[in-house]
Amino acid sequence: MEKPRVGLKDVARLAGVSVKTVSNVVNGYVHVTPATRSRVEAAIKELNYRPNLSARNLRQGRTGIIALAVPELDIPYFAELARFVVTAAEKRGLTVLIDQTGASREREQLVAEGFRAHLIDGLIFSPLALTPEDLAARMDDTPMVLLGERVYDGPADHVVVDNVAAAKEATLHLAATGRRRIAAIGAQDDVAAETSRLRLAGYFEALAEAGLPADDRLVQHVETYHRADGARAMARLLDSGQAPDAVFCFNDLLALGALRTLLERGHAVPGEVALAGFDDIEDGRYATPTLTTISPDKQAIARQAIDLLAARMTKGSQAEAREIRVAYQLVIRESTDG
Amino acid sequence: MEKPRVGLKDVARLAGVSVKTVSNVVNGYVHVTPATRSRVEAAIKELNYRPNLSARNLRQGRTGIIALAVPELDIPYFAELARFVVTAAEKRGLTVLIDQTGASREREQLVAEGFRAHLIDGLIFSPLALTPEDLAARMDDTPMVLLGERVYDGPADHVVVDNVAAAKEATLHLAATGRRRIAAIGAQDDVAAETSRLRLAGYFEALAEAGLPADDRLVQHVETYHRADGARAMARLLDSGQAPDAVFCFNDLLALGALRTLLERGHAVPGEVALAGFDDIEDGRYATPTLTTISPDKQAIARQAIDLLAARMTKGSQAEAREIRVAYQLVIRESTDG
DNA sequence: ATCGTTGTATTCAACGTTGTAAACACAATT
DNA sequence: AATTGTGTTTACAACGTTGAATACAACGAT
Repeated sequence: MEKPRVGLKDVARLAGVSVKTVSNVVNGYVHVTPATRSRVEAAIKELNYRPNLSARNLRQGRTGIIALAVPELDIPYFAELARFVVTAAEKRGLTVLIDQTGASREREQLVAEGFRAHLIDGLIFSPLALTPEDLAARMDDTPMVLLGERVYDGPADHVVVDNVAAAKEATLHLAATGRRRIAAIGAQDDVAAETSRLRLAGYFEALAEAGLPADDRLVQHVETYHRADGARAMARLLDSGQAPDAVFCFNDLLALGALRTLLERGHAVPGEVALAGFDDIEDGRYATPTLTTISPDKQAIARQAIDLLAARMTKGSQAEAREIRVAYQLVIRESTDG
Repeated sequence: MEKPRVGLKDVARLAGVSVKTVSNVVNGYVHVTPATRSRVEAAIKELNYRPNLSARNLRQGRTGIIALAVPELDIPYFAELARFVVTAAEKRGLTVLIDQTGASREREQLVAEGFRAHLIDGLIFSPLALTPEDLAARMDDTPMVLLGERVYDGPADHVVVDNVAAAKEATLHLAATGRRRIAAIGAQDDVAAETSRLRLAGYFEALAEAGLPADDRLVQHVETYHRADGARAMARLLDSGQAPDAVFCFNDLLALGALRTLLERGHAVPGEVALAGFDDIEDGRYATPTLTTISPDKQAIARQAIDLLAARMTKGSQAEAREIRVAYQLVIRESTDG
């Protein structure tokens, strides 16, 4: 069984017409006699012909594929987002190729640099470790939309949520429930960690506004944003002798990790310690207690990203870079309101 | 800013050599003078040349892209699996394009049918709703590897875990902790639901072996395998007046949903009801109580799938269809062993 | 009868790449 | 000096597709 590759040529021969006519039928060109059309269609069916996308793409200079570059697929937030992006892209006839950067700066540079150039028509990129300089150094001119943080003055379109305001709102909510020693889990040392920086800023703003003292010992740094990091950070807080009565975690995974540690050690949540997260992943809605969190409108993020990208793919790159702010919502659940 | 597409031609002109020589340099052909090589490399750099993959693919008849078709990306099991597949593929220089079928038979037929033909060199497919007949009717000859269940006598390679044995082991474990009324959540009516069928069979085998009566009222059917389905099914069990003292859920999401319902209603886990799942997703390791589960070796699944696929891509499709059985492990955690 | 006009089908070239085969330069051998 | 060999480079064709230009009918209007 070799590969008897079927091409327009073969269909044409069988149907007794020219290659171009077959091409016309395939592409739904109007001026084709019903008779010819059905003859061609029969031949297509008989040979089980499929257009060769590589050839078509080569000819047209477009592939119909866009890439979605995210840190990790098994971080639920990105998985959920990916789902929305794929769905939104589909509606525009675009196929999504997913790239995992593993949050490594190297891989992210590679992506920005356009190592998939010519394979993709556009890029939706959710960078974690990339610096504004990296981004500015970008040579490739594939249309790109950035998700997540606002990278200072970038030349690219952005879809963002107001991280500072959202983090502030979450922290203020904790304060409003009467908590006085509100910890934060999720600070990062890396200068490129915009997410962390912005949410930390919101946290401090909220403390100030609530008239609570900022205590550095209550701010826990983490390597990554996984459950394990949250669990360890919570353990450190409890062991420090400065146990907080509330914790704002910079994402839901950290919060779920922290929750595990708290329950494991017999601390009541929210009785003893209240807990808030960020992202509103499904896990948090089924944890016990259910998790109070900031819920960014993921579907809107995906749709806006695709819209921006589509616009840039057609209109070209001359247009001014746009920044679209997407709504979020504080969702109060049992972990702060038991 | 138009698109001054740079091709081998342009590089060649700048470097003062032929197109083929540039091609040779790009492809690391050995017989190129250091002098020529560096001249070409300089030109490549200056023009920021990137090979056009469409053209290369057209020429070579391969794209280097494989598709991974899964029901939903935001089901953690598939997200985790996808991650392993992407990683394994990368090691072979393959790019993974992820297709979401949404578990709809239509979409799955489309995938099997090869609607991405010519765009992908191979397909790793985790079907949920597809019937063996659908599969047998497949015309497309793109190499394919099936994940998950064993579809009877399929002509394609399979990577499977022994669902019956695993389900049996999990249920037996529940029985071994002294439980007498062991429920099952995850049965499905759909004939195409192989997973459900096999795990249910294992469940019944275990009951028989443990000398426990099979009680149909303890078997809960679900539409899908999400947390919400598990939560609802558990509620039905509790409301039935036939409350079980243990539940084997056909995946971890169902178990987490069930867990939520149990805790919400004040039932102790595992004190009052023990709980076991299937898949070993990360959520289960951080739930409280942590979740006893069947842990299939996902990394092995991914690696084997890629290996099988790669073999079929090179050796052609004449080879006999192979079925590879991957190891699993019963991981006992707090939800059955508090 | 001739001239557009309109609809249908064809020919040709090109997209950017690489395999094949052949050409070329130069050294070692006869 | 002619021959063989070895390494380096090139010309050409082809992969399958489609846009542009063109040919060919058939038709109604002059």
